[in-house]
Amino acid sequence: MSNSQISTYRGTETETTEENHQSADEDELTCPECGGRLESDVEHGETICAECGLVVDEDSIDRGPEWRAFDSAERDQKSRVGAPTTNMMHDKGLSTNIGWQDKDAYGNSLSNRQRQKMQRLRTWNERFRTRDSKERNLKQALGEIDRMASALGLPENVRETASVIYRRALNEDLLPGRSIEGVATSSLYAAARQAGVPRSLDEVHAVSRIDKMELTRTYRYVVRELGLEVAPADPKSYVPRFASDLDLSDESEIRARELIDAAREDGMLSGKSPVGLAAAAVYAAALLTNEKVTQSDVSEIANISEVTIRNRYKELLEAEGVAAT
DNA sequence: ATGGTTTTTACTGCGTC
DNA sequence: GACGCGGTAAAAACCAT
Repeated sequence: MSNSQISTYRGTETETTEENHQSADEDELTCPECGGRLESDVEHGETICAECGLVVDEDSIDRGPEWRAFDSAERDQKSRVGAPTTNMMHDKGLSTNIGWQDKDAYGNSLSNRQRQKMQRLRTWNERFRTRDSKERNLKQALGEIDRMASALGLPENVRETASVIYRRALNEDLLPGRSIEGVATSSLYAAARQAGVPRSLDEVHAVSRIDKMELTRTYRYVVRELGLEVAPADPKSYVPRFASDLDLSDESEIRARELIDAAREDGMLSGKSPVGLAAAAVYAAALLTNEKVTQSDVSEIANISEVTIRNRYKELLEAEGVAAT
């Protein structure tokens, strides 16, 4: 009786008048000071008098979870209740295994029909479990892709394509014999190139956790097996990044593009590294627009040797000279 | 595995600030 | 004298055969 009454009183102050004096006589729910009704303030861990505000009890322990859930899905996610896990199994031992002994819980042998049933169940359970292991594999790979992509400053859509490529690789069973890291990195590298915001192999390698040889090997393999069409990187696609890294004006950026176009006309792109050409074009353009950039600056930004820049940019100016006449 | 091509490394000489 | 630039030769890396 008293419980339900208190709960109805709780909340509004105007209702708390003389009545609560009598309802609170037998238990400790009255304020020692004024005899008023007590309220528990869960947020502060205190019990206070609703009448006079006296703090009767403080530092009470909240035995609830420290997290809050706003729907059941979130509750499932955040709850940490369950069996202990082990890292020794791909699924941390959380999935179901069906015994092989063909005995029931009392140790009795199963009937023929039951045995067949259990066999079918094992088959399906195994299928779902391996699917799960693929999911986990994917999750780890996607995490890696995300990490590397943000380290390289690649936009969302590139990560998307990279994930798609990785999924395809996974579905086509390209993973066995190759590391998750390697395939993930290759996917990202390919995706960046396809999206027209290429990062050089060196740059990608720098943020990955595998060595370069493995990366090139895996990359080739993935591209070949998946039949990805990755056009040779367009030197122009490196220009904006280099230009902005060097704080160059838009004008010189445009000049750089023109230089590359002129070079393409001359057919001097074949076999040369696109990065080197882009670097040279940026350098040449900066020179033409009287902005101060040294060869070593460019070489550092583009990770290309100064010699290559010199060679390329010499050729660039020739090509442009021919085109201009 | 090999040979041809491209890039890098290392070094040198020249002119300018 | 340090710096930026241009050139060269040899080594290394890369690629297709």
